[in-house]
Amino acid sequence: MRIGDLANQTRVSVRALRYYEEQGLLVSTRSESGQRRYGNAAVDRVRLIQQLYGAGLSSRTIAELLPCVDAGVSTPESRARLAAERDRINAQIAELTSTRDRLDAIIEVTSGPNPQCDYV
Amino acid sequence: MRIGDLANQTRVSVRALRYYEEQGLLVSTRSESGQRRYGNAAVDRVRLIQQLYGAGLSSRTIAELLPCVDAGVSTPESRARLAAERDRINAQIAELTSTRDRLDAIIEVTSGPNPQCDYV
DNA sequence: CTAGAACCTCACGTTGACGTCAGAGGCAAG
DNA sequence: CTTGCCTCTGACGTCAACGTGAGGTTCTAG
Repeated sequence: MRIGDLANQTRVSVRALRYYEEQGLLVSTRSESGQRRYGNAAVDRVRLIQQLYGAGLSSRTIAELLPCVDAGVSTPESRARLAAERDRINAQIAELTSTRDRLDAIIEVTSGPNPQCDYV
Repeated sequence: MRIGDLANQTRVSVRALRYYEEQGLLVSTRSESGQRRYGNAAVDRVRLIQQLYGAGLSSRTIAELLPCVDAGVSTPESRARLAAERDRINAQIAELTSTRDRLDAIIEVTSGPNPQCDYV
């Protein structure tokens, strides 16, 4: 598939896909004329990249961890790195949960108990 | 208290505190000579700001929501805004949980079952 | 064969939350 | 009074993950 097709299937911009390749996160074969070609696996790969970005990992960190996913093997170092990221994510979940509860409390408090006070 | 004291107590840089004020998130009284002075409540205020930043809210969004926290009152609009942010955070928590599980799976897979394969 | 969509490679622009530096004034201690 | 740290206001720098435009090639439908 061509880069536009991959972009459509993943809802990721063409520019972003080229950027991923530039960062070493995504590989492509090239056609005779130099156009990028991707296999079906690229769709899942892009989704994984997006998910890791969404969890706050930098492209550098992702670039360090993806080969280990590809190889199905991890060195002690990369395993520690993976565990560290997982712990960071767990901490982030706890923080977000706390924030959500706080927001809920704010909503509750500011919503009542005197609705007629909504003059602000 | 002066801005350096507030920075120490909150572990937030002096620059960031001035930035918060610039964005309308934090207020200060000024001394005769123009130096910022803060009450003890500022510590909690800064922590709230940090928490909201940490949850991915922009300074603009925070600026819109803080007055409603201060007043203890919310308009229907701000309530909708608060609820929207809470929902976004909930979605983010779900996403992060999924990512963490995926990371855990990767760790498990790449850690075994043949330790002697750690040649990468 | 040709128009137009899709692709290529530079390379500069954008945004948010600050970092950092310059130049100048303020304040408690000795 | 002066040494040294704190604070002030600009104002430019940074960094990541792209957006955007230029200028040119390639592919595909009719």
